[in-house]
Amino acid sequence: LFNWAYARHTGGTFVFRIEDTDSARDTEESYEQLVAALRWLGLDWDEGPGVGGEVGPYRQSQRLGIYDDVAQRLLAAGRAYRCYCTPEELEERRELARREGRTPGYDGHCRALEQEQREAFEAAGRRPALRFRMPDTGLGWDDLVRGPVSFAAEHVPDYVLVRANGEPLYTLVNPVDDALMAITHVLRGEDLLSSTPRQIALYDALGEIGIGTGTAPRFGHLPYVMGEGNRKLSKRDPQSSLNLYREEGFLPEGLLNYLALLGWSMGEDREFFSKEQMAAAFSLDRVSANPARFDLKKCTAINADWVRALPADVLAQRVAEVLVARGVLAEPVPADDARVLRAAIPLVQERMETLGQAVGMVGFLFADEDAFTIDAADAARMLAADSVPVLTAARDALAALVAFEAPDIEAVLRAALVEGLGLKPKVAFGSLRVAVTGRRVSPPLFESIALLGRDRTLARVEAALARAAAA
RNA sequence: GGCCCCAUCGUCUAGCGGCCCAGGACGCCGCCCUUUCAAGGCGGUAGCGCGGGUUCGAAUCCCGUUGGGGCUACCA
Repeated sequence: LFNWAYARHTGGTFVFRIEDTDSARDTEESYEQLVAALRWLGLDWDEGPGVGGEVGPYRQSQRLGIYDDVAQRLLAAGRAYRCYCTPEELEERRELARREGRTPGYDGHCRALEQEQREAFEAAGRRPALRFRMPDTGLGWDDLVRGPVSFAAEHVPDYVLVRANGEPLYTLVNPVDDALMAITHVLRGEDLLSSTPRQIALYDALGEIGIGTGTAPRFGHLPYVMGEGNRKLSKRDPQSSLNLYREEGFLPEGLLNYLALLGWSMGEDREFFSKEQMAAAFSLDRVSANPARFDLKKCTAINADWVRALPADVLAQRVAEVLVARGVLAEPVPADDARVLRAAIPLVQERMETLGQAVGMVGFLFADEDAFTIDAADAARMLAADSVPVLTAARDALAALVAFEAPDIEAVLRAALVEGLGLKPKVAFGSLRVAVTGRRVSPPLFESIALLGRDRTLARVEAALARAAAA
């Protein structure tokens, strides 16, 4: 989101690249989900999967030949070397270093192997990994969100670029592609902060062998979004699953708006804005460096603002999709149902925080009479024996009504129940509401009755009457 | 353990030396409106972690400390 906003604000090119070099983890399904998620959010890219570009392909799993070539050249230039240490040996030496209080990184064991030592390892059946030879100078950069950051050389050990089985690692391919794709700005998570110095060193080596300019992009390290228990929200965390919010009926506009608030602020106490407004106002100096906790309540509140801001027609369409997905409406939506839904939207728009809540609010309008259910607790409370006179009077009044419209319905019900029976409005309409909508909380009663129609309303009142009389 | 990052209400934040005995939003609590629930209106609750400096003056600058987080893979 922040990369998108920065590119859009500055008129730059937003490049979307898939870093899927870990064949054990990356699947076609996860790739498709990623693309679908960004599309749903409305984050469009100028170069990348689906749209192409001059320096593609944009999936690293399709660029393996490039990395292989670069690796050979780094080896030939002496900027990388073959490392024959086994994972077990490495782990053992790391553990030892830790116990002795030394820095546990790679100890340079294979840095200066003689030809015959290599041959001996090869003869013993060992396959080497390719390891980058770090310079012995400290490395620093001016971070776009944190300012100057630096690491001393002894804390940035040599690291593996290519696995022993020949698969390139993120540590190699990320800088290679940034160089090849002429990336100028990178906004990424703070977790990559400590791998930045080694990447900067690699850019330098790449420049030396003729790949890119030798100058690293500008980096900005974004704050984390924290989840439960104040831990970094991981990609695999249910809380960070976009699909979950989508299914709950969060709007992409709302989710994006809330996400933007986590680590960025527009200033002027403005919290409600579209992604276009965000892009217009975006600036890196308003990006915060401290981690933010994901707050579902606030996220929901922002989403509710968006639900209310949507034109009724648009909202009706989106609610219809949810109702279909939940099996409340048939697919395609019958014309009558669509008409009723469209008429019901103004009644529930300001009551809804998420689209999913529409199911409980307007579901009673679409339930067949045999599928119509009344909340048990509400029924026990509002459809007791003492509600018989109210329901009887309401039934008679509605049955006699000529024009079945909300204002008339209200007029006759007030006359019959409030004036006729001398009840307080709160008491008079409570039982009727439960009888007709199935709940104690519902959209405005008279409008609901009008939408439901005389026949279905009377059938429900009759059913409630029978239930109350039996109670 | 080592290294790095971070530090204002419960949460997200505004604040970039005097406009701040700290503003907004979410949440929470009252009241109003009201056929329920919302929405809306009004009001309230609550914060600069601590200790040293610098300065006429510090939430804002510096140092230390404490606390939180991350990294420390032949994952990304």
